[in-house]
Amino acid sequence: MAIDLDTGLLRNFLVCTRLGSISRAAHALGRTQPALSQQLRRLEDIVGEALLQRAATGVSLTAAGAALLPYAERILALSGEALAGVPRAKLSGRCSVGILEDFTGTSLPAAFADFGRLHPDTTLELVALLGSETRTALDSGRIQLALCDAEFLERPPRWSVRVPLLWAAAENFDATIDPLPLVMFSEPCRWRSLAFSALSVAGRCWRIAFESGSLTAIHAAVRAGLGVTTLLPTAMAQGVVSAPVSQSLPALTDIEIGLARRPESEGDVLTNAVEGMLKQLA
Amino acid sequence: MAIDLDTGLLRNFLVCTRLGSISRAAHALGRTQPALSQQLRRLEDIVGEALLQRAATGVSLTAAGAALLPYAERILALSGEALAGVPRAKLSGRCSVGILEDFTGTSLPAAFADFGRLHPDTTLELVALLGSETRTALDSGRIQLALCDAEFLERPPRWSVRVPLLWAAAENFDATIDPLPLVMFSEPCRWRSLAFSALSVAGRCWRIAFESGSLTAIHAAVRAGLGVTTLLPTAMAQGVVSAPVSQSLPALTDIEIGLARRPESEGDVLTNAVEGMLKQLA
DNA sequence: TGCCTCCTATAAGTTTTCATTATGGCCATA
DNA sequence: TATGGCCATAATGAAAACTTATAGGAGGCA
Repeated sequence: MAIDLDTGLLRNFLVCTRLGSISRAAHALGRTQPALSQQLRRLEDIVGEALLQRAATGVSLTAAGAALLPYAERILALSGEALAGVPRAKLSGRCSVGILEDFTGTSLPAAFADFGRLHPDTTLELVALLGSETRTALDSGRIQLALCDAEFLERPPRWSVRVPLLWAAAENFDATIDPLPLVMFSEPCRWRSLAFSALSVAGRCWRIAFESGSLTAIHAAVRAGLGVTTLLPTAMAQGVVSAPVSQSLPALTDIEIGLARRPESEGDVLTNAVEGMLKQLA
Repeated sequence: MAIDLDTGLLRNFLVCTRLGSISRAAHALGRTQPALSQQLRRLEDIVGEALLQRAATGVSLTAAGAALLPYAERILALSGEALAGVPRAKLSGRCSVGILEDFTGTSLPAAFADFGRLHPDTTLELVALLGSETRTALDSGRIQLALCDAEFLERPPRWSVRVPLLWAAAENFDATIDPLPLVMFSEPCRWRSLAFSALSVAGRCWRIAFESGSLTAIHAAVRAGLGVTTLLPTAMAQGVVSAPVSQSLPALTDIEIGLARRPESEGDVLTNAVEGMLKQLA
């Protein structure tokens, strides 16, 4: 028998009671409804009592659930306090990280700012690079860490995440136009060829409608309806939305985003901390 | 980033500090040392600080670890309180469970007694049965639940656990004797044939040295050195120990222990609760 | 110094767990 | 009755966690 109540399960339970519905809670937690339904049942199995009364209109607390709720809140609060209460080592020094422009629109810059506020003696630098520039920047010591397409790295990455490459277009863009107008990064861009070959395999014609080396320009061109492009999910923007795979837009392969580290920085405490932060964000 | 500290990880951390060694803690928790080593690192990744100072003599707390420790204790204590504090539904009625004699030596009878103490209005009955008797007992309503070899059940079990079938012998018993003397349950016992065929495949000769329908008698015969037998891990006893697989004792197949439930008891609250208890014990 | 033992970390492979898609049932509202 | 929202279950596939095997480092002792 499980001795301890899992905090993850308690968190789910809490959100379900707050929102009054498993479906809504699932959406809020970024899960599907069946997943949450199962987890909830797992918690009930551990406790040995039904915690939520299911109905067609949503869920409500049972007596056992009402009794558990304050414990859940207290445990989760303590967990948060614990994380905040642990003394952090004093960090100092300088660390530069190279990233793809695609990641500049994410929570990554904000996380870097938070880190800097927490450790005033450090200087963190975020450098937007092309994948092809990464190796040189690492070798020269310009950056200590790099997050980019694993294909561009010299050796296997220390760790990596798979990210889908998506078609992006303006809302209501008609992707059936033939030949398909493409908005693309200028060479060297590895993802260009991925798009081209996917289109070839699907027997689809295309033409380059616009080309630029800047993500902002790409965004603007797509937003203006000049054509479709391929982007990472993190690079979508206002007025530029992911277009579903269909007859006219073939599926694209996933991209492996890997982390590389300058060997000379091995053992550096600040670099360790920054790498840990990146891994948690990924 | 993980928002919550997992109670399982905190429990491991706590045990490591108490015992001063990852290896000892792993043994105490019924895990292997690498598993615990990894979990500990996972916790440190979440917290973002080293919690334990590793040394050749064991582990000791770092400053961050010392800060986290009281939180860990408090969270785990709250978790226990929560489980104890949830009001239990008043249960009443009668429930009989059929089990193999092999399980009478486990914590199962004690758990049944605890359950009865917690729910004074209930009558629980534990019936030791042969696998072959299970179906009749269920059909007649003699029992509502049964835990036995899945092969004996009419339909697929509601759930099951795989358990290894082991060779059992007296300590220092010489298993190289030829032909191998066997102590066996009388027919009908499905495991007899499993043992026989395993020996045949290994080209090993055997003879039946003792035969009985009672587990106690089997234990006594094995303890006296009359021969070896096959038992579930839960059926080992004083003076009867598991004999490792070797040249003279071939590997045996696993047994699938399944739970069957009388269809008429579907929806019965007490039977639900007892089934839940059995599942947690399994 | 050399050997032995006890400890921890890492790697590779396998099993288990978890989440997703797909589907069906139930209740309320129109 | 039809329709939409909500929950449960089943089956598949991906991810996580555990296990075995192995390597490396520090202390105890001849």
